[in-house]
Amino acid sequence: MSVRVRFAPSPTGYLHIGAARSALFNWLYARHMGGKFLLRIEDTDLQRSTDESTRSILEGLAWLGLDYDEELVFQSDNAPKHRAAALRLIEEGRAYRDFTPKAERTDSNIKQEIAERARAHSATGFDHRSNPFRDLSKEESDRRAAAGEPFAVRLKVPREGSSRFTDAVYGEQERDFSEIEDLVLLRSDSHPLYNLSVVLDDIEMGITDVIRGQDHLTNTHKQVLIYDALGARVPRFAHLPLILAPNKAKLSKRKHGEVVSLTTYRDRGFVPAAFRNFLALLGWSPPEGKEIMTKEEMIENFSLEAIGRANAVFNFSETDPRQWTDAKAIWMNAEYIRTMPMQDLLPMVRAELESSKLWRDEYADEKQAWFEKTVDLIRQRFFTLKDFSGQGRAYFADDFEMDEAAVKKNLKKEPRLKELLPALAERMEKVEPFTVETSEAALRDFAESTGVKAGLLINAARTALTGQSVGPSMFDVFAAIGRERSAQRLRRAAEII
RNA sequence: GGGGCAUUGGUGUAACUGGUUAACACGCCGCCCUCUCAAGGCGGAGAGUAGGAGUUCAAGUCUCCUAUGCCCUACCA
Repeated sequence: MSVRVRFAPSPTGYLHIGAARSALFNWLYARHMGGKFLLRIEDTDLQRSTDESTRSILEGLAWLGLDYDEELVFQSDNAPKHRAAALRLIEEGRAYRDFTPKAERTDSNIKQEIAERARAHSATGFDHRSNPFRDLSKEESDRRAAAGEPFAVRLKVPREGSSRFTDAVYGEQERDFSEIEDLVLLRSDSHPLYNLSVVLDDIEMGITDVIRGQDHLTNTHKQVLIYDALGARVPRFAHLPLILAPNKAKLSKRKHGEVVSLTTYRDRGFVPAAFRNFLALLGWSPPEGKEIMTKEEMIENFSLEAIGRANAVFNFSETDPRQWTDAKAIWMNAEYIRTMPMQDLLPMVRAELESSKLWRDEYADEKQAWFEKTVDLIRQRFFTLKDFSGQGRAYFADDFEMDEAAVKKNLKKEPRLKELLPALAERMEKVEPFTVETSEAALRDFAESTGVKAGLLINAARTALTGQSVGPSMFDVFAAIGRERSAQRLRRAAEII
């Protein structure tokens, strides 16, 4: 039977990087096995689900290059079926109606409330399995239901024995039934609950392998119970270690902000392939330690067996803007930018320039050769696509900022530059043709004849032409900026000394 | 309170069924290159594998205890 996996996010906000990684692993597994990767939007939480969130999830997956097969499934569409299944379970005696009035929860410190309840129960010797309605006669139950009394539907968890399954990552899992409460399948307002819905949808979608976050590991036992009650075949499970914040705390939007959102990486100039590659390394270690991988290599090498069990820390600093996200992610992006095929990079640079109003149609036309050469030149020391419009602005526009420190260090420190720069400009204007070699020869010649070090002029020129103290080899810059604009900028720099 | 899972340098990971000085990547430091900054090359610091006990000729690898973290314990997903 061919593999069918799914990614099932709930549309309650942006796409979290942890969820994105789950999607990636599912996708890799499906592609590796020659199976299908399906997408299901778990929008059963009507209050919190939004269309905007669904859109952003779809966008995020597309950005990462994770294409899904078949029709997109919306869980809410299946609610009637889920309800019917729960009711059927009552008929079969595998579930029962619980007429206990619904307890109101404050929702704020729900975790604490649950823990306290459990503590109280264990102190009084109360058994959570002693639900008085579990053994209510069928007739009595039907009668009260017919009379319109509201009820929740609970699964009848067997009294004796234990639930077990083998997790592809975590190994053998066992949990005694005594630790599992008769879980609610259907709320008293007839709204189907998560555990029921996932199972039913996974069955209907023919899911063979469930790959998801480790936070569902203990829930899986409940789901196995539901599969059994339904008489359905239990899929293979593979739980993924979690991605944690630097202090090993849970990574959350409220506490950690935009670093956890996938769209942040798109907006801040990440190359999709680079981020995908980085994400793949969180929890999975490719064979032979080859970390930089093309999409094809990743698919080829992927296996559930090579996934680790310990949670990974997403390392970033909340105070240092240079370490706003994991250093390895930044390195990976730079690595991709400077080594990826130009044909793949060019459209991304174009998009970046367009969005910052630096794009000119001639770059795709008569100046295409110049454009490609320039991008190839400056990509070497860029970290994100944003750098093409930021640090790289001087190559595409005449209005660029002069870095104060650079001006001080390379221009103002030597007063003689006020005269030297215009003279150099004049000298450069005579160079024909104006190339890397000829500009270098001219500058060095000029330095010698005026008795100053070439380095002084080179560094001054760098700041004059680009506004910065760092950048590519200066003669490449001269050639890229061109003779006239170079001369112009040398003179303009002299004015501010 | 109960239960599950995890724990290898700062971070991500490796180390076949226990077997030489615990490996790789990122980060950090230094040198080389050099017009700057990167890249690249070379080298270095940094863990004795959470702590403790045990099994063994031999343990990161097996057992137990403790600690810590995460998750579950909901008519949330």
